[in-house]
Amino acid sequence: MSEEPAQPELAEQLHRINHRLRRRWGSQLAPHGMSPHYYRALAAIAHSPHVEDGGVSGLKLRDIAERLRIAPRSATEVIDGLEERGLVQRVPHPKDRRATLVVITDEGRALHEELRVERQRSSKEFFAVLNEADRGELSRLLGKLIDAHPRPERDS
Amino acid sequence: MSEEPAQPELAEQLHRINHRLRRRWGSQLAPHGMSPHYYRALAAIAHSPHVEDGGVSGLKLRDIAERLRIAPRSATEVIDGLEERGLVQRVPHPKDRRATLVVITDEGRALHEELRVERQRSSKEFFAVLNEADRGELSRLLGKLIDAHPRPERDS
DNA sequence: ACCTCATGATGAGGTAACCTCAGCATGAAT
DNA sequence: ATTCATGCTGAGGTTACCTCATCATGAGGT
Repeated sequence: MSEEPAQPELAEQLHRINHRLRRRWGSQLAPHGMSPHYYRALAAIAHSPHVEDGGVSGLKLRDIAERLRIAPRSATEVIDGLEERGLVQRVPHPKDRRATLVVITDEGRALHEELRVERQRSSKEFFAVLNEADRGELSRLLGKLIDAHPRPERDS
Repeated sequence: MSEEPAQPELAEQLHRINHRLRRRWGSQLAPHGMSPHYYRALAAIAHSPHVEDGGVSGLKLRDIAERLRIAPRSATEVIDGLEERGLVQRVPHPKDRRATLVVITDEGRALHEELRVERQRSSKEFFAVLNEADRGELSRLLGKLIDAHPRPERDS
């Protein structure tokens, strides 16, 4: 009969793909002592904007939390990890003495670059079963879903 | 320019959608004292096959672990949770005295049915921005990806 | 100057969902 | 009988989150 294509199927498919993608990316990161979580944080910091009139580029802990969609307290933890590995550094915010600015170190920049390339390669491989047109289509559909669902705006 | 559509984008989109879907489904389950994790386990047991010549339907802990793609030890934990809530019951396996069969209770069956319907509704809503054709297309693309990537076969 | 309220980071402490490893019972095969 | 495989679970660990309380600083009044 096939009356309904059944949306739970879609949710399930999404779940499975994502699971595999994560697992895969995770084990590729492992040899570098990284996890997807830390990579995302590092990437956010690598792309941090200049602080106005501050002469540095970096993000406040608060900003990092927002970008990663986690609680501020949790950002403290990820940054602790990255700092221990010498990939980022906490410096006093030049314009707000309450805040801490997290800036990337040379080592951090180098690792990020290496991993970015690796990710590029790996993703290309992962999505290789889809041709150019299919990939575009997939991206379009996912984009539609993302747009349709307002980011949950981490609490009030 | 737009030389490359950049696959990491796709991975990122997948990640975001899945994140929202999970969060959403999680908060819908919360009032019922459930989580996506427990729901998946409950569903697996609800759809368990008959044991050959055993007169019962159920799954061994081992089978549950496989379906959920988690370690056997972790299955023990989920089942502990479901059993505490009276949704499933451990009974001795009729054909293998080593094994435990997990069977669903009437209460478990009722809750599963309720949640299944809820999920149906919720998913339909979530994917409503896509029309029939788009949903089919999305499913097709995801299916291709799933087929292309052999399940990581939980360790050796 | 002082008070109040908001904002930023962090300590303390908690939870969920995983993991490995060891141990014990049982089953299957030589 | 012995050996090896299979099934479950105790013990104990990790990761990625969370809330709540605390303390410093900032911003806006009065």
